Amino acid sequence: MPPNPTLEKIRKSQILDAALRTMAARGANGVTMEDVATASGLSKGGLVHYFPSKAELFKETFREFFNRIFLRGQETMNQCADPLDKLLSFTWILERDDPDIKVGYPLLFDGMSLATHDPEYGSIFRDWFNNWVVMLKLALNEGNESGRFAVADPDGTARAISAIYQGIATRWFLDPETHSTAWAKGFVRLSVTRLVGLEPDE
Amino acid sequence: MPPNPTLEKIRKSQILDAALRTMAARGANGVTMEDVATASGLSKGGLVHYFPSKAELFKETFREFFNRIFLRGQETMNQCADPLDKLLSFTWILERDDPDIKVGYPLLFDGMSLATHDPEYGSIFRDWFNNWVVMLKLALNEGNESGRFAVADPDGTARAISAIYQGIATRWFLDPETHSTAWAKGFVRLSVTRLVGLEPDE
DNA sequence: TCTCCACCCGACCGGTCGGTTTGTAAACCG
DNA sequence: CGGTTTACAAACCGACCGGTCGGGTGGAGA
Repeated sequence: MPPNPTLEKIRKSQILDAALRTMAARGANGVTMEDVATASGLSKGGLVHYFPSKAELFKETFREFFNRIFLRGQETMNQCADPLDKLLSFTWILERDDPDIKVGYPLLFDGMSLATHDPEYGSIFRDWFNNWVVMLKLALNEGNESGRFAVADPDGTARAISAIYQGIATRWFLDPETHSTAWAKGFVRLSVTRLVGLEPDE
Repeated sequence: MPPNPTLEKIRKSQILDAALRTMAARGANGVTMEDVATASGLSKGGLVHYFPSKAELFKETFREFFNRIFLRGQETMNQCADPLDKLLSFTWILERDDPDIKVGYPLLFDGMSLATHDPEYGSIFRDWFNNWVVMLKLALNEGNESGRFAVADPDGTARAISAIYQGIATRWFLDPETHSTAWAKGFVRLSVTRLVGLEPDE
């Protein structure tokens, strides 16, 4: 029986998906190889056949998921024409019912915690942050060129916008009782709009 | 040998301090009772004598540390008279050499990660967030009353300011190469100032 | 048909860790 | 001064976990 690349792809995506679900549900450091194995419908031996190392499996899971999230953001942003709309197009990260979102924040927090102590996770997240910054900077430059914005420091502003999204989303996720979705969306809009020198509702 | 309350206080604070250091250095979930024991100059048995449960020791460490940080923030803020200065008085959380700061972010990220899956950690952090919000709201109301601000929603704005601080500080800590302290302080100032309806440098 | 190998299973091993138990020295009390 | 309790230390136990290993199965090739 020669190696079957199709099957391998299927299995690996099965496994990564199962790892994602279990890690989001119980926290990355509470997840066992056995957990992932059963969640992906394999035995421990079967899992190890595809991912010999737990550390690699987990890192791959992070990379895969955050890449997906970024692509989704890129897609959403590019559906907007106005540069301010582009900057404000990421409110889908504030939808409590979205499956990506439900899974995303636990993973994000686990990842940042890991990034503090493990340089490999550090670079995963730095790269990820940087992708967002590059994308936001495009919209900022676009707005500057069209005369709509007057942003002196597009790079710094892009980083600030990205950070503000994350800061507000963090509170919104960790304390939903006192941080409603309306609050989160409203203050993202207000902060970002004012940061590029405009007023909301205009 | 009768119980010695003085010694118990000394030992407990030794232990909590050691736990803090090791947790910040290696990440909360990579720390062993034995690690904390040796770091506090005790044996495992000695440690367990004072903290019979690892979970309780760790939670107590979180509570103790974040309470200290909050008190420090309160103290710093109250040294400012102007309400805008008060809102901007937390830049000490952006000092890379400060020992509290070096230890604080690893603990914060670990804590948020734990809060996602453990309701007890959840309430620790919700309470903590809320303390900051209450404090910021005082400064906002003060500014509103003196006519310096015109903030329509002090509660929401306080939450947003707190979130913005955290968002910017997170990037500043996790990716110092591309997020300088000047960037962080500058954009905190700009975002917060504009949020309360003012312009910086005035 | 026989062989071989990819695929997968599950028992097992070595090590780690939280917590318990046992031991002991010292401080206090009657 | 004997008995008791505290404050540790150190050996130990049992559970768990990551990774290994031997084996079994079934399809592809000789």
